[in-house]
Amino acid sequence: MTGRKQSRKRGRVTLADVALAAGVSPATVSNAYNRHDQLSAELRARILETAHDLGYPGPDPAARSLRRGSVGAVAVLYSEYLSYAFLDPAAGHFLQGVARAMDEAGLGMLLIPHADGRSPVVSRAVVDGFILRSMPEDDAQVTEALARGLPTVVVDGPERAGLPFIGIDVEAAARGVAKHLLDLGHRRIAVVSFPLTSTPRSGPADLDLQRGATVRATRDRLSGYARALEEAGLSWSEVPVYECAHNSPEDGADAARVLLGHDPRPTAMLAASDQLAFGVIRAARALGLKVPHDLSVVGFDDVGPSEELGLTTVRQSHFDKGLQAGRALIALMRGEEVEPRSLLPTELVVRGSTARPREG
Amino acid sequence: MTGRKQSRKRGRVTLADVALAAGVSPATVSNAYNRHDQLSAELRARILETAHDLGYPGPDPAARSLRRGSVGAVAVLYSEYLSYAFLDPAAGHFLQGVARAMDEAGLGMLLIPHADGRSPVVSRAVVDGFILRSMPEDDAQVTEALARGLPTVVVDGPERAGLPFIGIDVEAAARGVAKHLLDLGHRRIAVVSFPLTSTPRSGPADLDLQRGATVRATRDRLSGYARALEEAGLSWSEVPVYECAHNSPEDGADAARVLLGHDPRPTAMLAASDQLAFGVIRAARALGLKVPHDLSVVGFDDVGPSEELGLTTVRQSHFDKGLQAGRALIALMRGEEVEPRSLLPTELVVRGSTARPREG
DNA sequence: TCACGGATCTGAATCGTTTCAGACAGGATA
DNA sequence: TATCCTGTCTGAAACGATTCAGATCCGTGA
Repeated sequence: MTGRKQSRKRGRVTLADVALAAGVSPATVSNAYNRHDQLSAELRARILETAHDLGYPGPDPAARSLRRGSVGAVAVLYSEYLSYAFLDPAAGHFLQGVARAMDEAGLGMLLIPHADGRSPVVSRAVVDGFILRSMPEDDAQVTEALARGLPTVVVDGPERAGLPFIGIDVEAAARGVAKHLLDLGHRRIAVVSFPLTSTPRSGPADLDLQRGATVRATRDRLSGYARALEEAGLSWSEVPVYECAHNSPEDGADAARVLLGHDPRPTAMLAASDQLAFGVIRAARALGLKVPHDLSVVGFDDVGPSEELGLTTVRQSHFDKGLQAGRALIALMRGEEVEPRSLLPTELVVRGSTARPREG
Repeated sequence: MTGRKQSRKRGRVTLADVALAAGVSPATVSNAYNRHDQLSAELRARILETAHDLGYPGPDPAARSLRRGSVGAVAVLYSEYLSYAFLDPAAGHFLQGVARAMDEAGLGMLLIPHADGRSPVVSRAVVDGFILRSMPEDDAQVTEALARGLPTVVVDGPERAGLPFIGIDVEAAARGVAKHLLDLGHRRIAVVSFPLTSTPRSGPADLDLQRGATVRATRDRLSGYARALEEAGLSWSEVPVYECAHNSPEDGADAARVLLGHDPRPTAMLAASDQLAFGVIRAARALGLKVPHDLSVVGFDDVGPSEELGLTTVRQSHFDKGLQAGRALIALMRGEEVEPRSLLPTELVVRGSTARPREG
């Protein structure tokens, strides 16, 4: 193959050129590419050969999409500041799941990282549908995506009437893991939270800030924790909550250092994710504290090295979420019926990072 | 004028409908969206309002792309079987880098996982350019991508005349890390390798298999190791090389279990990636061996928990690779000059997972 | 007064496919 | 023989936008 690189933008070889050279109609060339049964095998072979000789790159995808009305790709909108994109194993599993679904259907996936404010990418994305994952409730990009009027599936929020929703019962799961600590006898508990707003910020978060949390999954974690603690007779307003700018072990460690400086020191820590929990454990150890002897730690997600590290956490399958979201979107695009709301199971996984408090 | 209009065929509101409703020409509506300076602010406001009232979702991206000749997105082709997609932190950092570059330019990125054989996704992807990352030398998808004749940048291979290449000097780096082990006095060294072909397979790999490695980066690692060992007077053909089906800690552990069963037992292990090295360490510990006392282990990449685990490895910045690749592609798409070949630095990072062999 | 230039807006030609309703043979069917 | 298929191939109309060369209007400077 003598594939000479031709950067002639204008002088592109089109389907019509191939038709002319092969002495057939454009319709036939199109059929040669798309509907093999519409012409004889010999003619098809001849056309394909002519096309190859001319250096025809095949039907132009944009023109094809315009005429057919479909593109063969879906967009995934994810909030960078929550998932810390590709570096968060939870996001990785999720995308892996979506990718599998797209693979099954021969579709591509366009990734669109969250940007604060409008972005030309969302309104100009050449796609057939959207998957929204853990986006803020009131977000310019979400609004733009919805304005496109394309089939859309929501994962973990924001829930919207008419859009299929896939997620877990975050509040119940959060309540469960908090209850686990309470049952062990912990009473001085601190919380390491996801970012609460779109503006990255680290620091203590009062009730107002907590209530203003823009991402659904974040709010529900906090309210689940709160419910468990209040049910145990504790006052949530006195529980220290620390907001992390990013969902990373580093930020979790920073939070832990601050929270462990409180007097009296917390005996247990609720981290909104395993990523944050890893940081908490790291910081605790650096301070000479034994986990779980001096400090119990729980996470959320059950991803990455949480098994190796013996982290007590809430298991959920991000892969399944992605897979189901992908399949639901594909069904939606095909005009099929889709379950309007499906909740995946979660499970409390008790490992070695939690124990009765020392004094208990 | 054409009084007969069946524009509701797909139930879609088009730019023409808005023009009609607003009493202006389609050209003006288009200008309202794209060239704000071509009409008065009042008219623009009125048009946008009309559009909103009609539920017009904005210019159709496919039509826009067709007419403009550009799309506003690039495709990233990555080999699933090498990077294990999103779960490999190296791939994550890389994509993060690409995403940053795309963000700078307001472009989207379409991810296309490697599939063996042709895939409709590559030839139908509505994009302006391609980034190829660590793809097999002779691959159907690569061929298809190149056939598109779009601006293309290659990362880590396959190198092709005319395509900008971004990578590292893999062979030199591999030789360096192997030499580190030799300098410490190791003579019984085993190798844990990436998959060698597109067909997932785990098991010992003889010289023929090694030479047939389809991915450039894999071949170069092996040849770098080989060169160092032979320079030290060892015979490469006697060095056990174990191929892993996937680049994961699990596979690395499997490989290590087999290799550690050899008699005499290797005193050091060269892993093609940190991911594999993590598995090696895990397996060694499970067998009651102390790292580095009983077994020295080195990795490649310096990602994930390699610092925590004290892994001696080769540092390279996957993020920078992605960023540079993204920027190079954007420059290419703009018709600017691009460095035809740029090698990023690597650095041997010596940590606690390597030491002199016991007997030494 | 008059040509001139700038600000606005429009008409009509594309962009490169796909699709649908035929057209045309030639063989099978009745 | 007349009719009906069936398999191949074609003509021409969309698909929904952008663009570019004008056309119009109007204030200005000479």
